[in-house]
Amino acid sequence: MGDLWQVTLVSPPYTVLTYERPSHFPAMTPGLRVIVPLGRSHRMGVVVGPAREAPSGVEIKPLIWPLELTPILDEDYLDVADNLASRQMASVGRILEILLPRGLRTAAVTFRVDRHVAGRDLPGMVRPSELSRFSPKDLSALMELWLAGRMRVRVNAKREAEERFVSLVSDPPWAVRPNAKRQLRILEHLLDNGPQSLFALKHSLGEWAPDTAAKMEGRGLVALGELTADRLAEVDEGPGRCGEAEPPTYDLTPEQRQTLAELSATMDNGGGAHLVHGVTGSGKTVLYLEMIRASLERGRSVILLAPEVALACKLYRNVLTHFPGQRTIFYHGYQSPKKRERTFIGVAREQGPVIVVGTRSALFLPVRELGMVVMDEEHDESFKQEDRLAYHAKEVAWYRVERSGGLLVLGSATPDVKTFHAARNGAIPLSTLRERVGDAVLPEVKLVDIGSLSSGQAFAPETVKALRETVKAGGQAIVMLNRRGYAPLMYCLDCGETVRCPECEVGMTYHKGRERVVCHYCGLSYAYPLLCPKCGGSNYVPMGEGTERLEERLVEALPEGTGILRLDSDATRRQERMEEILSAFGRGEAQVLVGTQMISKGHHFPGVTLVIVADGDLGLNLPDYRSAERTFQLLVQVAGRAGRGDRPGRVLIQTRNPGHPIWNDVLSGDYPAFFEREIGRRKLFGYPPFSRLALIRISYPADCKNGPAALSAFKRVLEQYKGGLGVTVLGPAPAPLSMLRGRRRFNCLLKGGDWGALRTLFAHAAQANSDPKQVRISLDLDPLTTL
DNA sequence: AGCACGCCGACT
DNA sequence: GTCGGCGTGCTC
Repeated sequence: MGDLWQVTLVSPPYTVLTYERPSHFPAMTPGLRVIVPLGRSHRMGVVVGPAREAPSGVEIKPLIWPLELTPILDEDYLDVADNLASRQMASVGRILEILLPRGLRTAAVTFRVDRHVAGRDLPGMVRPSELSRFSPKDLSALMELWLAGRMRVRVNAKREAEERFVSLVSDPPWAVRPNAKRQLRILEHLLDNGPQSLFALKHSLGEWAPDTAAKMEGRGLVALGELTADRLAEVDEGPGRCGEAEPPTYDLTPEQRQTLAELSATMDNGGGAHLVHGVTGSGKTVLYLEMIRASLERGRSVILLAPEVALACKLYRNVLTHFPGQRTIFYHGYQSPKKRERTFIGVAREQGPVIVVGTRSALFLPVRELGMVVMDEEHDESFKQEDRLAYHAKEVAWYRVERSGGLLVLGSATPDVKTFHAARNGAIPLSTLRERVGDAVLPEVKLVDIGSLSSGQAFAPETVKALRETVKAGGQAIVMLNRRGYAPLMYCLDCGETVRCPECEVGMTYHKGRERVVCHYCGLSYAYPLLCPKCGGSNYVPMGEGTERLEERLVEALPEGTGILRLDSDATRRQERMEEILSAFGRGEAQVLVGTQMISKGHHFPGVTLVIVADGDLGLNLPDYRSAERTFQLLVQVAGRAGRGDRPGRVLIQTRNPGHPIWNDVLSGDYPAFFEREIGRRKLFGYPPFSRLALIRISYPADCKNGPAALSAFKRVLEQYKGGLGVTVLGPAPAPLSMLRGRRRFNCLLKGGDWGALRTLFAHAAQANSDPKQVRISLDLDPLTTL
């Protein structure tokens, strides 16, 4: 009998099982992907190590076939997966399933044997199921071919076809028959969820979806193939479509030189995290580039992370111009599985140092010899993934550089309060950039009291005046409103009801361009105009403001012919639109850009001299411990878009609450002052960083009979164990959005000294779930929002 | 995830 | 009566 190995399955049941290495098999290393038999079928698994003894009571089966000559994954990678698994209380197999591109974790493969050598008795194509029936002699012969590289792995054609991405080619209304239900469902689904693979479409809509989508491609309703963003990024040279790359600057300011020296010191002192707090426009990108150079000189790879694709793309351009000839890789979660698969293998097979630029998922590329990770805009919430696998890129990056002795650069104008606290305590080094580069100065920020504004007006006279002046002077303006759509409420004049989502019990937002009312929480939408379900009337009045309506108001308020662009997730549903809008505005093709917080993120528009915040109070008074931090960050970031060129900028923030203490700090842009006040408040109430916070989310279908009983069972268990673990429990109480997608929701906030206690308490509660089919309970450690 | 088993509805 | 839907259960 051959030796025994532990294999973790990367598909259900995700367990670690023991298999025998058959005699024809080559030597094995952890990380090797293999096909294993399971029941009457077969799976892909990853070898984790030798098994000391055989488990009792089961028949040990032999491994079927390896999927690579040398493992793509090394022990470092498995260790990161292991770490994530223990933090998530999930199995390693489940984690690997999420981290690996689809083509690298499917067992639906065919081995193609080289035509020239496949003998008469050996077939040209072999499936895993056939391999288990081969004679030992044939298996040995085949293995010789495999080891000689004359046998290739290919993902099955049907699987492969489902990897293709479907995307919209035009905005609504679409040219389809109104009763073409399936086609409309696909179009609506794509509008709500963005481009996605046929595979994903099949899963969310049904078996019919791929066929219907293929037919729709023929009629020009959708596009099938690689994502446009991929194609953009594949153009490695030529004029940048991701915005202009900043020209190489070698004239560093004294502040920049100082920071560079400090970063180098951390790098050479065994690495670790280092916070760079630099005001907007202080030239952090140049520092990243210089540090990349330093890392490459030491023969070590670099991962450069930005919070979103457009920003990552801009950084990528910078890297390309700075390091011509260097192996650089662009990677993000919206690339097609096929492209991600190619990149993944490419990175694993790379011998020398590489530069990876991307969004948070790039952190899971199997980069070896990792010398540095840079997280630009480190405070940004998109570095935390919430769905499927909950992780914060900062924690993973921290873990990775700690293992490799690398440097983690955290850069921001408005750092995360927790990060800044660590820096203030001396736990991590801090470098500060107080001035903008070149002749640019920080903009002047002013409040505009809109308390007396009538409900039909969105802008104060002062705001309109500033906009007109800016446009007249040939400058550019940005108008931010953190609420998309036309109007957040539709009010029925006949009976006084507002349109509400039946699944979530919240108001539905009117989207004029889409001719629909949409629930922003679950995505459910109705065609508009519609009849009031209560009185049958159709006299709806839109109430409140969204970006779409704001755009309309700007058209009215500004001189005819003023170019106005809108940037929000509705305007950018089609993948390429965001780049188009951003670069059109960057080229000065429009004078006003109106949008949601999307426009606040790190973009560099030298022509912008005026920034308007249409509603500065939005989000300020939410019952969430981080609402002040979030508002400060958002406002300072958007203010930072003004005056980045040679002309000074100004910022007008409209508010109904000019007396609020936060404005002092926002007006002066004084982060340390904001921090001192905020950290005092956190200490007083025992919020992070003075405690560990976790949110338990409990939900059950609105019609579930034993839901309330399950809820009180959880409550009992939490009360029973909390004292012993030193955890404070608030709730469970109905969530602020007490109904979502037809499910009743409850939140329970846990506050404790360490993560372990919070996990343990959750484990006790989860164990007490008597009806896991209906009642869902989940844990969110360090939640972004406690709402 | 696959594949088998098992229990209900609508058809040659 | 059978065919076939998909709920449930198991996999070294």
